[in-house]
Amino acid sequence: MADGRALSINSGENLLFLTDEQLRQGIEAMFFAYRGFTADPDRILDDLAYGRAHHRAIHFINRAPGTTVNNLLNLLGVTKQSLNRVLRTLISDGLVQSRIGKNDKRERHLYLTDKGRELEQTLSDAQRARMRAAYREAGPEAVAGFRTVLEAMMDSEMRRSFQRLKETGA
Amino acid sequence: MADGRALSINSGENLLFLTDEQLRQGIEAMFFAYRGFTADPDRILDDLAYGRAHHRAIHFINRAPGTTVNNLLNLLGVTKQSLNRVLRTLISDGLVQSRIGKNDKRERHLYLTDKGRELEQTLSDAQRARMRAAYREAGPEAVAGFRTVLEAMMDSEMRRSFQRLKETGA
DNA sequence: TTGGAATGTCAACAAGGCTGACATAAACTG
DNA sequence: CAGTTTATGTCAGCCTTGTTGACATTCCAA
Repeated sequence: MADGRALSINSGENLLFLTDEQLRQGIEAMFFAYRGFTADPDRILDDLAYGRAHHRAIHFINRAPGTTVNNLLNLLGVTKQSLNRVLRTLISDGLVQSRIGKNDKRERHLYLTDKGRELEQTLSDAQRARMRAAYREAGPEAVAGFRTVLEAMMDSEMRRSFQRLKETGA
Repeated sequence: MADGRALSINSGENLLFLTDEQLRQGIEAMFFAYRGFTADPDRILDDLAYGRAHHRAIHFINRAPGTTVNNLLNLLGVTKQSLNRVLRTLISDGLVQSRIGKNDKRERHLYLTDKGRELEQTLSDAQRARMRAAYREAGPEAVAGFRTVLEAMMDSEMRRSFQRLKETGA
């Protein structure tokens, strides 16, 4: 309860004291960094009358072409109604193609069209540019630590999704 | 453009190759981790009919008691109208107190009430618990890297805000 | 003292979450 | 084969939290 509470951690040779203040700084860093993280794509999307939800859908369809709607909404952590609204506009705008499943005809498999891939490229170029600059500024050891802490912060279910995607892409 | 594009960075003794794939993994890690980061407070807020916006306001008012509305909306990066709606409910629910400025009567200075501090404590306890677990799992060197990369990812304006808050709290 | 700048409030709208209800088609099961 | 479950889509309606526009108050400087 008290603000000065500390927790000691044995970390090999070091002893790390995690005060509430240090944790709070981490929390605030996450908040401000996430704003920066989304800022560049957000600007691009604004001009196209799309939002972050469209970006997320496009990102993961590009990442896992042929994924089903169900798969995608688990990944994104939203309801099918929410996702459907976004997909409908992307399909009718010709950025995403929905193909009925070959084995299971209930399923819809999602693919980016050329136009969709083009937008994906534009968005991820912008986002990667910031990421690259940050990685560069921080250096490789910091980057390794960054990734380790982020993974530790995920819910176990998301961590599994993340791992699966890593294997796919590598 | 090609997926195999790499950028070499001279990092002391090492040579780090930042492929698009590595950057994309960082992007996805940010996405999944942020979900985890907000999940615990979100659950608490749901029961109280508050949202993330209320949490953010409460957090920063606690962090900088007596801050003005203008100050706060710069920190949060939203419009004054958006913030005002949140503040109105917090004030009428007796979590936040708004005092008219002594020197400049246009300004409102914001403070948490006892009740407000109580909720802040509950929310930040939950968020810190996850942070603490993640830090613990990752180890102190990873934590340092984590913080470094996050700072490098912020817009310069946010980085200044972040620095200012760090000095205040320490 | 008057006009502009700063600050905050109210109203209305849009995006994108959510739930509930329901339709369809396909797959599975007894 | 009949009945149930699963995957998907759609409609309606709600909430939160962004946005702009209009406006009141206060301060300050010409």
